[in-house]
Amino acid sequence: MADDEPVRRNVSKTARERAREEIEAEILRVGREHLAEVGAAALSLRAVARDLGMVSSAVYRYVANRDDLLTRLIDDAYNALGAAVEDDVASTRAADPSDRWLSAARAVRTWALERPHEYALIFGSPVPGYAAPESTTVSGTRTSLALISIVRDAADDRRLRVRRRQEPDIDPSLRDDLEVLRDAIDLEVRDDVVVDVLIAWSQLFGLVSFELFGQTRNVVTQHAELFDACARRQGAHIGLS
Amino acid sequence: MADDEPVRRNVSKTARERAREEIEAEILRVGREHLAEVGAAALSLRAVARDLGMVSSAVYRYVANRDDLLTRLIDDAYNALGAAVEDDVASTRAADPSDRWLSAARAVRTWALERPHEYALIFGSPVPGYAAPESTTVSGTRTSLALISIVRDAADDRRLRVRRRQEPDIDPSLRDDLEVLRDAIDLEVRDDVVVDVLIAWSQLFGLVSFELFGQTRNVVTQHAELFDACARRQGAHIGLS
DNA sequence: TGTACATCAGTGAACGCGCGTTCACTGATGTAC
DNA sequence: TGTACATCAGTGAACGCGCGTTCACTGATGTAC
Repeated sequence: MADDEPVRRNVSKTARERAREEIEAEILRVGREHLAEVGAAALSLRAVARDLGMVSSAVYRYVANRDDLLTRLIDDAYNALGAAVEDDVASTRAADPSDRWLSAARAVRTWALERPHEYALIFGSPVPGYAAPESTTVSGTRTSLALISIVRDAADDRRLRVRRRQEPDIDPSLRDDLEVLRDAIDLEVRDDVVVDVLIAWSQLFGLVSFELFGQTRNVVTQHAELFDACARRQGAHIGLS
Repeated sequence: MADDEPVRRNVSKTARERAREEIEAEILRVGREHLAEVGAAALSLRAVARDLGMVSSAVYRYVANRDDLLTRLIDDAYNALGAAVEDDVASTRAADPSDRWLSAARAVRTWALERPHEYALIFGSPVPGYAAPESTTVSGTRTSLALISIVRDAADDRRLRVRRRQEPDIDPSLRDDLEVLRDAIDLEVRDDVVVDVLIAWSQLFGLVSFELFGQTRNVVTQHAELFDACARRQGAHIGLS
């Protein structure tokens, strides 16, 4: 097959290819905008086309169908959040583990506050009638892996405090899950530390979701400060020093 | 006005009134079913009417409009979850505080697993174009108050362990929030305990949301066991013994 | 108990709307000789 | 460099669909005398 063509074309793209890439990006951009205004369930190809000054059928040259557009937006959102957290984690390599965790947690929250509908798209209730394809699983794990790398770095640097005694409340049937998880994330620590990381992870996103979805409305006004306090405790519970 | 009439009618209702109540309940029941199938955004009055064998305009005798139906379903969901947790909390009055917390947490999870779409309706991403009216705030707090009552009971029974030293990481600007919160829930404990309760609360729902919305897919298989382990730690972190 | 009027549940047609998707087409861009 | 053909972006009309909501109506139920 003509497998060598793309290589040449990356160097000197034709006008058509350039136009295509630009319009594809435009479609995603407007898709994101609409997402922010009407939500995922009401996202409409026709409306996106209208905003771009195209006729509705024209977007089908770029996007297979509505679900395809949703999938790309989801993938984009996962990647954007993942990149933001990865950047933050990389930028704090020299800092104390507990400060790194706080900083990364803040990066998650900041990103979510800036792009609430994209956050809702990936962490909110599933879009009815839409099944996320497998393709999103890779981009979906970037954020988690970045957070975990803080713990791994801390362990490597011997800055991970471990409680004296193994706590007895971990169900034996969980050990398999934890084993798989430990392998997947390449984190050689005791079971209860893995549980603590899982706890911190779910609490981090639980808190962001509460704030974003209005569950703490009428309860909390200083969200940033509460978030920081919680994030610090998460780090402490994991054992980061 | 004829303000005394309802009293008499509660004793002997007319056939019309009975029919009205039944059909109103039917509409809510079918509304819940549809919610479970298509989600809140796609909930349709016409579809509900169809399922009931009514003509679409007839449901307007019972429901002002689509948003009104959504509001009632939301209120129902909050109340159902609140009642489930209240019942659980009442039934464990004699048990150890830490066991009570675990039991109540399980009640939340069980309810959510049984009625995932109702859970999504109240704890998922907001329904686009729908603004929850103030009326739902009362029903929305029942669950939280029930959980908090466990902590209050523990405090009353002197079974709330308090860490020796006040942790220094609570931002002063948070104290106002915590003060208001403490008054609202009538829980006389130190600031850091209130923060711990907030943490446990958000983590509890964060974990349930993760499980329900598929965030832990491919990561966790033994959800019940992980949940229990997390809930136990929540109780421990609050200081319940 | 019987009649006259008022209330109200349910009907069916209609309004205007926006949606996803298909299809035959025109005209511009790219490629091979 | 110039021409002939192939590719592909965008057009515009059309399909069938379901939605929320209104409205004038019929007929059953309830109420006052």
